[in-house]
Amino acid sequence: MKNREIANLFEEIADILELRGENRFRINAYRRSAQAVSGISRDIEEMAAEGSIESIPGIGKDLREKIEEYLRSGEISLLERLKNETPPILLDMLRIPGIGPKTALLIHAELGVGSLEDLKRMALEHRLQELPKIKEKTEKNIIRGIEFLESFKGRTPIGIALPLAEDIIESLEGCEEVSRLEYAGSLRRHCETVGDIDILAASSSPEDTIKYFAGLSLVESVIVSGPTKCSVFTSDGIQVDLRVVEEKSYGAALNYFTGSKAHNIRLREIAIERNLKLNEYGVFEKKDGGSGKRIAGATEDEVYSALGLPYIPPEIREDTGEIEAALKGGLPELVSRSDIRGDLHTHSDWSDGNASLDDLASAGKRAGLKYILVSDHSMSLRIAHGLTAKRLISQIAEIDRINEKIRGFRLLKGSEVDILPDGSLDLEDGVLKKLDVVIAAVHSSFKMKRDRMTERIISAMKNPFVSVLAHPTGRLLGTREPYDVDMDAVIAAAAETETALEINSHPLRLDLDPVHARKAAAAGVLLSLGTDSHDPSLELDHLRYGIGTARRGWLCKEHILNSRTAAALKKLIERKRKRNP
DNA sequence: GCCGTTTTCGGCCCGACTGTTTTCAGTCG
Repeated sequence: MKNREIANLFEEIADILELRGENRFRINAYRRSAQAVSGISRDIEEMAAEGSIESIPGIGKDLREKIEEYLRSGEISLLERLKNETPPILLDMLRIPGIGPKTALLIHAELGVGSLEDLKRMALEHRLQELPKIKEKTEKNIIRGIEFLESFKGRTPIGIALPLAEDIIESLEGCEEVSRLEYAGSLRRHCETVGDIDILAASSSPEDTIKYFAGLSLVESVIVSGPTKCSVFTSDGIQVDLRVVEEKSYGAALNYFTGSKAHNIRLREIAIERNLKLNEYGVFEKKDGGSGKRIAGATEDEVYSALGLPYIPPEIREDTGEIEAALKGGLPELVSRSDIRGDLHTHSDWSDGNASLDDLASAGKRAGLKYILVSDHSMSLRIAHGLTAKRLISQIAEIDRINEKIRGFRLLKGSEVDILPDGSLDLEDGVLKKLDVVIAAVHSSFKMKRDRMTERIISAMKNPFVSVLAHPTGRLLGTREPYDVDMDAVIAAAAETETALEINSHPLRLDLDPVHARKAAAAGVLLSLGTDSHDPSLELDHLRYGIGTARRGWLCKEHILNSRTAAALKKLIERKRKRNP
């Protein structure tokens, strides 16, 4: 599907037009169409073939022609022209949080910076303060913004890396010589971003396998290629390493390349204690200096077992207590997809989603879920067409009608109610009590001082009708830092008020992160998995990123709110409501 | 650039925050 590519190009056009001070409605038209194109579940190429592109809201004759031009020639001439006329540093600067077109143009015109490194250096030398309307604070924010971008530089979010790795594996399965195949590295540990993608293969002919890999259509260029290892860049600029090993070493290699480094070091220490040697080829008996007999290596199970350990799931291989737990036989039974009965955070076309309630229900049923919470935004979030109390009540009636028609599945009535800056909620208790599950979230005034933000969030959790705090820290990976909030206090308040904390499963949020999720569970707080889906046909599947995060946080089925049946879930929610009438 | 029970031109979302200013421009969602 080229939907995403086209959306990115339209965004780029909008950015450049903005820098050129074009008509803001024209700019907005490009942004809206970018959203529309990436938001639809249908393949844009298919729609082009049947001539129905203009049925997408926000796309008229002109944009249709640009889409067709791209599908035909691989580029949009308008964008090529605009790019020729625009210094790339201007676009780079727009990615810095807090810098918009005006500031970017000003800095570029007055100081002539050529790169972000340049800009950072000048900011550190306080050169930016020579400019009008820029003082110490703005300068500091710019430095902070650049450092924020740097921390993600060269890293790929799991939401892109995982599907790509799966595609590569599917392609490599076409290579006859390959007998075993998996992705390893930080991706297998379900880290939220990865530096590169590691693929491990067992093959009877490493050379042929490497040749096959280097010839895949998604390979843009080969970085290095040897007899057992090949590194390439894909057309998106992501590095993929393939390593080919013998079958008898496959488990040891998988273990080695999965990491983490800290985990591997601990394993090697355990091997030494047992007078064994562990490396990427296997577990060996130690014979006075020389390498002895191989006693394990073909599977990871075998490797762990040779070290006297049970199999340790990749998501917790971080040396944060898993070795000790394994030695004591106390490893957690981590939550898995089959434990999850419902999705507790979705949007429909009543607010900013693209699916009707009917679509949402059928997509949920197809995904094997028992229930889905419809949690459209509340009215203060105008940008997302938040629902007024009146519209929410009509939605409730509509959900009741739909539920009467379907079997074996339920739409739950809900709201993602806004937590206003003073900590009050955007809907009255009288409305909230009509809902099955209320999730509350901050969507405005992100830059509040720590104490006030913490107080604001805790005050919302105290409301008896708020069952879940959604995306508790508000971070957007690579785009927005978390709010300045005292998470320890929030976790304590969640335990005290019986409010669940969400693990928002959108791959660019993954909020809570594993560290906080683990802390919360230890404090007796339930975690709620929600996809925050705005397009159920594509995004209900994001549940897997949330599950990966939950597993990284050592969570088991019983820690997860939506591993419950709908009836058990309602009982838990009633308990909080009754406790604070 | 899109769109139309306000219909082919004239609107289009706009409130809130931040940091810089003494009244507002720029940015964000």
